[in-house]
Amino acid sequence: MFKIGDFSRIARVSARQLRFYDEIGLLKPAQADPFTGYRFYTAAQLAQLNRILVLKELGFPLEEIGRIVNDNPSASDLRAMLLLRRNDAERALAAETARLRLIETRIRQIEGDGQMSGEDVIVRAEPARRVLSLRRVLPSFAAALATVGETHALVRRCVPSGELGTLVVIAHAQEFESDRLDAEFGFTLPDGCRAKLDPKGELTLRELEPVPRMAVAVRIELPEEAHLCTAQIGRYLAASGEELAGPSREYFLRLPAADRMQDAVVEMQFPIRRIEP
Amino acid sequence: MFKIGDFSRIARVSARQLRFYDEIGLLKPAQADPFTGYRFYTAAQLAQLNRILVLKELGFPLEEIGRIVNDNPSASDLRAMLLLRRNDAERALAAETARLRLIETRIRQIEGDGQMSGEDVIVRAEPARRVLSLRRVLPSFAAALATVGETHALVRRCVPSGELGTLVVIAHAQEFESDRLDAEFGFTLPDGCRAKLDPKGELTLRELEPVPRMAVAVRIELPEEAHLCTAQIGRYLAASGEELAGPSREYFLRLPAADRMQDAVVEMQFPIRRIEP
DNA sequence: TATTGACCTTCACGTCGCGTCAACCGCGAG
DNA sequence: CTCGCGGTTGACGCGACGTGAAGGTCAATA
Repeated sequence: MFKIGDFSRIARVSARQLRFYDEIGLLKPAQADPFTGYRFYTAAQLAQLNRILVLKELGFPLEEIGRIVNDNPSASDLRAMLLLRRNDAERALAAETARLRLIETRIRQIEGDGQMSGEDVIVRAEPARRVLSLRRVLPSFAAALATVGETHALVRRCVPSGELGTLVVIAHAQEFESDRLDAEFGFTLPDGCRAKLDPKGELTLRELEPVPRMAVAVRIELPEEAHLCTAQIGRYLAASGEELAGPSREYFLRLPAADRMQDAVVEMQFPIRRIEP
Repeated sequence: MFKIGDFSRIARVSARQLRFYDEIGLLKPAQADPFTGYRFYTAAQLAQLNRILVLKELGFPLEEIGRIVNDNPSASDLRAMLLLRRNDAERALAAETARLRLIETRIRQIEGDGQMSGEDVIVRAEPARRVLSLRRVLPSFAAALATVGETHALVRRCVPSGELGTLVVIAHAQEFESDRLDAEFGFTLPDGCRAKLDPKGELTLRELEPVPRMAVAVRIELPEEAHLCTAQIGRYLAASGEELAGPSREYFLRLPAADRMQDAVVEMQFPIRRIEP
């Protein structure tokens, strides 16, 4: 029989922790003095505690450890639990690895630039979306602006107002030529929203493919100053060793009036992939 | 100006999270209606939020993020913070890696054995310790037992009672021969305890070197049944791909009376190292 | 004997980043 | 006029304990 302090020193486990394990029923002392409340542990409980600590090291939550040590599950059950744990551990490992890579990217960036550029660039997955869109090759930026208005008018005839999503512009051109802008203009449709498609119309309904990794930055200046934003993305890509992996998209998170483009809130999205995968 | 719901959908951040960030002062809405309490966010705050999210992804705690976005620290300060973060992330990564390896060891073990042997074996670091000891080569187990008593008597003459540590027996023999037991018998000394060493005595005061990785199991049976315990360790080593890396130690966590060896609580410690490091 | 100092007890709060109710209120639509 | 939606505040929960505070016991020492 050991008092908690001795048991604690022997097992190299804090007395507080032992009291906690008692409280949650994970390791109850063999005896307790009914007057003083003192806990008394046996030597056999040392082995029991060690089993608990081993399971904890494997990453099981205490509650599950309690079930394991009480129910004494079969080898195959235990194997199944370990396989689940391995999954979790692998995901945690991948997450830590990714985080470390991010940090090192930022360090390199700051050592190269003298500042942390691309501070506003975040990477996330983009789900598939249904869009009602038309694609044009346009000779000028002004024409593109006009096409936005045109698209808006067309779409409003097909979709009940209020069920209309956000404007998205997709840049399809391989290389940028300001007098041959190959772009797709559309509006997203929420799930379950059904559009009456005009068969002779120019609009097509299609599914925008999901993108697992998308570099995103928000532009709140005028569209003419979009280069500030794309420059951010470019620096981010250079520093993190990624490259573009498809046509970029601009989501107009808030659609401004036609003559108030400076009120636009535009999310610029660039599909990316790691170089040399 | 966006209401919290719109801002939440735009930024892909839960409204609850936004309220929380407001509460802790990390991202206060640009305006708040004094009557309804409604929060209103501007488009510029979207960029601010994204910066916060980027820093969060790097693993900074919210409190530190708050300082960073408010104080706008210099590039070199930021670099220093990132270096610290990298340290943490590297340690977390190493921990996750080790954990995954442990899990896979156990899975292999269970698939080979049909059970999880070595369940009681834990691995930990052992610090340096001062011991007062003598080393003998003994012809029998009984002689060793007698030597324990002899050592105890000798040590008690040198050390104030109450400042005496635990009995430790170190097995020095390269290979086990039951009629030539090369062992060291000693007692640990707590820090700050000073022993009066008898110059003509057999006891020597020395420092037991620290061991970074020590496989530990607790034996509560009779010393004659120690093989049950060592077998556990052996199976553990085989399954986890480790090998012995020095003389083993037995710590008598509770020193029994000489004739009550079955009351002993002995921690068997085996220094280990990874095969092919 | 009185007093340490070392232990022990229970109770309760802090950690971190939110998720999840619960109760309540204001606003626009049918 | 009522319904539902979207907003508010507030409180509790998680996981695995750490860290006190307030008060009782124990053994040893002055």
